[in-house]
Parts: sequence; C-alpha cells; structure tokens
Amino acid sequence: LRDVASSTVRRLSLYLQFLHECEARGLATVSSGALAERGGASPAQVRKDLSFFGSFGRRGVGYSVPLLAGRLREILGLVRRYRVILVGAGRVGAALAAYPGFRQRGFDVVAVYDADPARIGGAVDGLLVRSHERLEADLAAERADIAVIATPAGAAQGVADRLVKAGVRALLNFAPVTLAVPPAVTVSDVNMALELEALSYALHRASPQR
Amino acid sequence: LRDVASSTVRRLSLYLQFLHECEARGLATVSSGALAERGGASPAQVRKDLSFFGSFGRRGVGYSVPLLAGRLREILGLVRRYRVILVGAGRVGAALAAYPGFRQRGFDVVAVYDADPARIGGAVDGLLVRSHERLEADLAAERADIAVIATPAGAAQGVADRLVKAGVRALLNFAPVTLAVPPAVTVSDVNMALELEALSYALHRASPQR
DNA sequence: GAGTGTGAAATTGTTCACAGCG
DNA sequence: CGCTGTGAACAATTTCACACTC
Repeated sequence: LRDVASSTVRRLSLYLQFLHECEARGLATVSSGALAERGGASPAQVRKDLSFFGSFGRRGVGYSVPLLAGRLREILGLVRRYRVILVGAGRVGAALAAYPGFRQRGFDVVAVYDADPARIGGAVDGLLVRSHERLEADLAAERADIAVIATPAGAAQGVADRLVKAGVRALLNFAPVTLAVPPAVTVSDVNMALELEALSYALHRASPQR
Repeated sequence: LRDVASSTVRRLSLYLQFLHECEARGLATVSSGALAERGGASPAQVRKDLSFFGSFGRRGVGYSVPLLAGRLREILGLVRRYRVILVGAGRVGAALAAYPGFRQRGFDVVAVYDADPARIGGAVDGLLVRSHERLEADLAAERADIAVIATPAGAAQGVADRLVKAGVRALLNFAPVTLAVPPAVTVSDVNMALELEALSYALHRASPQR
C-alpha cells in the first residue's frame, strides 16, 4: 500500500463523518454521488479515493454504510484508543481539556502540563496540572501517542523538541508557528490566525476598496 | 491579478507570521531561504509566491522586512478591522469569545448569538448573548464581515443558510460538517476531528499492529 | 558573490470516460 | 439499467535552472 496524499486522508475523514449520519438515519447504502456532495468532492474522486484501499462497493447499488464505515475506521486507525497529553493549561489548553469531542472519538487526555507555577497543582476539567519538568519522566514511565501543544508561540518549538526526544510521534499544534520536526513525526496544525487571514484575503479580493 | 491558490494564501500568512518575529528582533532584511525554513516551503516557492504580486526584493540582498510585511498585510487585506459575529455560545463559542488573538489581529467580535434560552441574556467575555432570532434584524441594521459558526453539527447548515441570506460572505466554521454555500461565500473550516484523524492515520500507518 | 525573478520541466492531484458487474 | 472501478487525459502546483541585478 503506497502512501496517500494528506488531502485524500482529509476527505476520508469527511466521508466517515457523513457515514455516521447515514448510520444514525438507518440508511443501508450510499452512492459515490451522495458521499461527494457532503465531502466536498466529485463522485469520481470519491471512487478514486476509496479504490485506493480496495473495492468495497457493489456496482449498480453503491456502498454498504456499515461496511464502508468500518473499513474507513480501520484505514484511519480509529479502531483503538489513543493516549493524549496536553502541554499548556492556558485559555486554549483549558478549553481543549474540557472538550468532550476528544474522548468521544477515542482520544483520552491522560495528563496536562504547564510551565507557570501559578497553574501547576491546579486542575483543568478534573485533571491535575503538572509541572512541565515532569514531561520526560512521565513519558518514560508511560508512553503517550499524541501530544497537544497549546503553549505560547515562543515556547512551542522547545516543547516540540522535548516531546520528540521523549518518543512522541504525533503532535497537534495550536501555537501560531510552524514546527520543525524529524520526518518520522507527524504534525497537524490548528492555526486560527491562518484561517482568519484566508477570510480576510477573500473579502479583500471581492471588494478591495473598503 | 489572477486568483491565487488557497495554499499560496496559507503560505503568505506563514511568511507574515515569521516577518513579525523578524520585526521584533529588528532584522532589516530576510532571504527567501530564511522565509522558506519557517514557512514550510522551498526558497524557490517563496520567490514564486511573492513574485505573483510583484517584485519587492533586492537581488543579492533579500527582502526588506518592514516593506515585505507591509505589502503582505495589504495583499491579505489586514490593513482594516473586521466586524465578527459569533453564533453558538457553548463551550467552543465561549472559548472563542475570550480568545484575545481575534482583537489582536484586527477582528472585533461585536455580537454573540445562541438558540438555548438558558444561555440567552447571559454573558460571555463581557458580551451579552442574544437570541438567534435577532440575527437577521441585527445584520440588516449593521453588517458583519465574518460570522463564526460554533453551533452543534446539526444546526450548522441552517445557521449558515440564514447568515448567507443576510449578506455575510465569510464564514469560519467550527462545526464538524462540510457547509454548502454559494460560490461567492468563503468558508474556512477548523475541524479538530479531522486533524486528530490525520494523526491517527499516520500513527496507524507507522505501526498498524497496535 | 549572493540572492532575486521567471519561464520551462517535472511532479502531483483531479476529472473524464467507459468497460464491467450486479 | 445504475453505479462502481480504473486507466488515460487533463489541470494545477512545485521544483529546477539560469539569466539578471545589486
């Protein structure tokens, strides 16, 4: 199995999101056309994306909803739970710790760290805030699959370096900086400034005078 | 001026982020190589991205930091402030209302709406939570440039439809659904589930057995 | 010499069109 | 007959290479 474009993986997630709705509504099958509408793609692209991993549709009928959903969960690695640690217990960090979507989707936040003595020893969403100095020791004792970086921009790269050194291979970065990591480490960025500026650009294009 | 790929706009934002750091450090010039390292691109790509909007570098020297930063702010439409409304005052909405990064970057949250009577009349970050029924009337009285959708998934498309009808042309969507909007409307998605699943996929690829 | 600006080449990603199956 | 699966055409994006300027 070759490696797949990240845009394809994004679309697979969208298809799965839609399949969950179909499951809830009790639909037995969906066509590539229906999937395309909600995944922001063309029917041909849906078929191409899926054909990459095998052929699990029935010609003339479409795709079995439960079968395809199960297969996508397998492909995306969503058949297990993941241990997640959260670095940075400020505004963003606290909001993330309280976010129920993590647990719902199989991601368990198991520890929270901060560098600010005023926050250490406190709690966010029932979890004790630990000193960042304990990161290495804790990770050596019990691995984390994913680390969420919710520190100020200036601290993010340093934290990333320490996490990578301690063996974490997946980072979800909320700091508005581009992290430099070895190729074996995967980074997903959630950069709100970027999204806002994309909107600003689009509005500016449409009516530059204002 | 032709239209630019959205990936190019993303990179322009990243370059600008880096230029802010350079300004803070008092650097006078940067090369495409330095910009590339932090923007996650190649030097050639940086030059190509910038050359799209004109040539404001000096050969043998590089780009003037203040000049390029100013030009990028113009290109991205960041020379004015934007009026932002927030729909959904739940967990995510409240966190967003309190987020200082909005105002810092020129985006002013001017109103917050919710559909839950228990929340209406309350306050998030000093802003009164209004009934969603007032959306149309309020927007008719005073336009908003951008609307942030932080509602449950099931309500998001309906809210988007109403916002578009009321003349909002830029949406920042936090709900985990793909919104269908007319081509004249721009949507930026912040979909944390997608980012988590991309990490899950990458981890699964690396060691499928676990 | 160092580093930009840019056409042309290579690569990557998307759409088309149709054969093939249920 | 409808809808999938897929190679082949097409379009977009990235990289290369080098002329050119400071």
